[in-house]
Amino acid sequence: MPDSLDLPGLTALIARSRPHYRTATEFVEAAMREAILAGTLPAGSPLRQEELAAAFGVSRMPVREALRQLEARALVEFHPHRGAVVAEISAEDSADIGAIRAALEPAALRLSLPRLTPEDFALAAELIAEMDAESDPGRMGELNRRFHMTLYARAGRPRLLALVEQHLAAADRYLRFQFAALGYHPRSQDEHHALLAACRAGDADAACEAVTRHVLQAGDLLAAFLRDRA
Amino acid sequence: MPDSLDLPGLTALIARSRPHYRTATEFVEAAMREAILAGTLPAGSPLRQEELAAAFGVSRMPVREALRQLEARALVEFHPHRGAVVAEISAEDSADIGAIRAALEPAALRLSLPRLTPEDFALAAELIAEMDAESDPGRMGELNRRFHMTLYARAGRPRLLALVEQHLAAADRYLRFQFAALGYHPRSQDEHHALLAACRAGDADAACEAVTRHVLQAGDLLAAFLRDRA
DNA sequence: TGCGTGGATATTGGATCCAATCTAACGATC
DNA sequence: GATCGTTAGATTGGATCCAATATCCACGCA
Repeated sequence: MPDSLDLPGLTALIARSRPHYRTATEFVEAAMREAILAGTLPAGSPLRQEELAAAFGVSRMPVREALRQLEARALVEFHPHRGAVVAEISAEDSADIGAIRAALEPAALRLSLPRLTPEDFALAAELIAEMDAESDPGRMGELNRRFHMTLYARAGRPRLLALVEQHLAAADRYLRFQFAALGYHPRSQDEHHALLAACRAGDADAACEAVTRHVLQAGDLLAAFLRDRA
Repeated sequence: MPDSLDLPGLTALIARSRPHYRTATEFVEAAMREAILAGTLPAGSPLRQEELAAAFGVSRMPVREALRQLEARALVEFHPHRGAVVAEISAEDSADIGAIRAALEPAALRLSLPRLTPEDFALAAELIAEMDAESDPGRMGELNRRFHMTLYARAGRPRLLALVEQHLAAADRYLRFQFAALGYHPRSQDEHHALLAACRAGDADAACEAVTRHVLQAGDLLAAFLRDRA
């Protein structure tokens, strides 16, 4: 894990998205969350308040508030008088996240499935195809997330979906490492195809079973990877 | 909803628990979360930073950081330049929370059930009995939460349990109103007894079904109450 | 040479200060 | 009498300042 953070990676986001936010705190929080989830700020990175403030062009205060929000989301950890770091995920945590996803995602899918449209299916298929062509691990995570969320989107339960996305993203933060360690994962793509097919057929039970298996599979891969690394 | 907040209710907590925390921010966040979940700070209460700071005996800064953390947990809402208020729950939200609980709690129970001990069952039974005797709606919520969490506690999944507790608490914030509006709810207690019996019998399927029904039932009650109030 | 102590430095946690903006009251005008 | 504009007050958002604590390196001593 790098000692200093990828500020160039941030500055792009910054200039682009700053005007959309009304308060600096909001803006910093959103940008940092994106950066953490996308892997721009890898797990373990120390987060120097002064440094971040300079990068964002604000004072330390909005940074501190943003860090506190991210702490509440379990994305960063505070060590009193020693600063904040991007939260590491342990093998234990990954099992936890797997269990949460295995509970939430089938529920979201079951609510969403009856309302999915042909356009949704087409989009999902396209995202699978894009994943086939994608080689950048950072982009893979985003495509994977969008594929899953496309299938759940019609659930009409914003809080549930936010929770699903949050845990999907938490798992995906490590996808890039799996990607690097294991190479391309055709098995995962097979599961995506199977899942989409079940959805198209309108078979809720089969679809839920497919997504459950897929999630548990991903959790096992992640846990195995984390054990290896340790 | 009251215009000013119940500071006396807070000051008790404050003197008692302050020494346990290393930083003021941690302390303020924990105390305010407790106060919100217990209903001491009812939904809709405006949260004046200056006022809270004085009540906690700190400056506005730890209060601001604590409020940001609570915002990330969806317990308070910020309106730029207009301050924070304790988050209201809508009928829509309550359906959302019901769906989340219905997904998470059976999963937690299924993991926990095989490891529950006779002591756990005894504690759960005692909590049900205490609920029978309890007349204070504020305490009811806490007993209800502890009853549920006792059954899930052996799941060995800290993040999952934290998520369950968070949503259980979110639903319980309104229990006091249901309590007042509907009087005592024997039906809920019947469900508690049925749930505990299924757990004691080690019947995971029956227990999960019981908890699912109980959760959905609570969600319906809450949604109905919220609609009535509007 | 290795270990423990002590001070310099860096960085955070918390307090205070200033500017931006929202609210509300008051008065003028139709 | 009602409505709109203006202005004073209150409150937040953000910047700066100070104190507390942890880290790190040098130095002394066994």
